[in-house]
Amino acid sequence: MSIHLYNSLTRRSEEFVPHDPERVTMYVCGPTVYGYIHIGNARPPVVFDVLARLLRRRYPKVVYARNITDVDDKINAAAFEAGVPISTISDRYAAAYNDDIAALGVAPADIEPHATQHIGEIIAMCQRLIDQGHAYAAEGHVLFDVGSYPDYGQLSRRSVDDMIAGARVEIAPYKRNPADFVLWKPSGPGLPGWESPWGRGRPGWHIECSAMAEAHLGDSIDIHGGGNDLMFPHHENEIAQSVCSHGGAPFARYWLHNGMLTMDGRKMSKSLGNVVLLHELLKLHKPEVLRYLLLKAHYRQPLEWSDKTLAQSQATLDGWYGVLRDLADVIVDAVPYNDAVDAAISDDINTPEALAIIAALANAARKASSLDEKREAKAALLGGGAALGLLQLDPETWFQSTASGSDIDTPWIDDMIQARRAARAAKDFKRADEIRDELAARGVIIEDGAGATRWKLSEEKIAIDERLT
RNA sequence: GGCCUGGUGGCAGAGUGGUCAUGCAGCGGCCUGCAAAGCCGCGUACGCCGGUUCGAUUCCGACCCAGGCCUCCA
Repeated sequence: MSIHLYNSLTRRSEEFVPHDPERVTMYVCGPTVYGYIHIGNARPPVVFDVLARLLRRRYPKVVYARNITDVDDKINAAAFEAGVPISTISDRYAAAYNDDIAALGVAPADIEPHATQHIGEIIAMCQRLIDQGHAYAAEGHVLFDVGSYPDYGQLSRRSVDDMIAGARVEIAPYKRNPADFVLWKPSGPGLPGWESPWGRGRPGWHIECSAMAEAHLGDSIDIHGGGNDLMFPHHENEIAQSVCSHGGAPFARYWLHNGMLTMDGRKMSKSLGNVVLLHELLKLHKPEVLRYLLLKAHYRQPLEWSDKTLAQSQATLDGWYGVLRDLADVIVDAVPYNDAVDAAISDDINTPEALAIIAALANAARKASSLDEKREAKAALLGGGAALGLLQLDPETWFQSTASGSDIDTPWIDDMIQARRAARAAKDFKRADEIRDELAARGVIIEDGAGATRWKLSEEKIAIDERLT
């Protein structure tokens, strides 16, 4: 089954054919670590995690790099404000980033390069660009000469003239062309810096990714992913730097860009201030709900965030885990990947289609009657879920744990259920209902099944428990 | 202003030239001591105007609207 991906470079869907099937390479732009990420920032790692899982199933070796930008003016500002070295800030938030996305079920990338660990490669790339006439040093800066690269603007489909007409490019006296962008900039005494042929300084943002991709993946890579807000200038500049420093070799063969998470139709972003921190959400909601939500829409489309979409995601997963709970006694040995789900993901990561298939599998599993049917249906459901990184929890854990994983007084709940059963047996329904109300007041919801009585935690309970800790 | 996406039922969100997305919510029924869960049934949505076509939500054109990028941004 072939994989098709929409390539932003050509603006069309293309069959994915790796340059070297023995070593598939993928690079995704990671965060600049100066604070906690918001839920929108989590979309690319989750989406490209689904792609990485697919690639690993299809190819013997996949090298997936997701970088950490740990030197940047925002980090400098945060460090200055706190009176600490930048590494204090960047280490803290890089760790927080990894914790946050790991909670969402994102597998670690093969390589998670940090910019500050590649200063040598960055300087070397700058020097190579200068030597080859694609960059120039001026007043402690090194600037890329966009005039030296006729294809500049190819990805974002804009011309250098357009950019200048936009008039928002930074005009600086040391620039030959207003559209030239900085590869290296000088650092004053109070700023982090590294010695270079152009004096003490620090790298520009764009060159970091080019240098790290080169260092770990080679001159040409198969897939480059990132948010569509990075298409220009970041990715455009990466292409210019990499192509020009590699003698014209193509940089990324497939460019994938995810759409933005929106609130009230507008992009969630720090500058607009409409952000919801993932770190905070994880205290109140099960991480899988957030992962499901991020996969609900096709990755290239905008995706609306709201309390309502969050509740809808929770409700859907409750339904699916409910099926699995009913099938808890059905033993499944091997969980094969589901072909239909795989096909959907292979079709430009069509996760909404994949989720629709899983919904159908869940319905089928609920209706299965014979043991063989149940076994098969459960395996299919688990297999389909695995491809998306969903439905892998024990169903009882799903229903009976809080967001924080704090302890629940299970013996007390069991006693109450026993007492209620006795009351019902004695037809003392008033007492039975009192017990149910008491449980409900503690956030425990009762379900009388055919055989036994089950319980689950209310949404309030899942979140409130954390607030009390 | 330039470049680029997109407008689908209450909400979220796929897809397709001619029976169905899907999920959530809602309504009716079954079941239940009552609930909850589950089951059965129920909605004739594709921005607007033209065009192509036997037939368009799907293709083409115009228009309106929204959003993204052009500055840090996933």
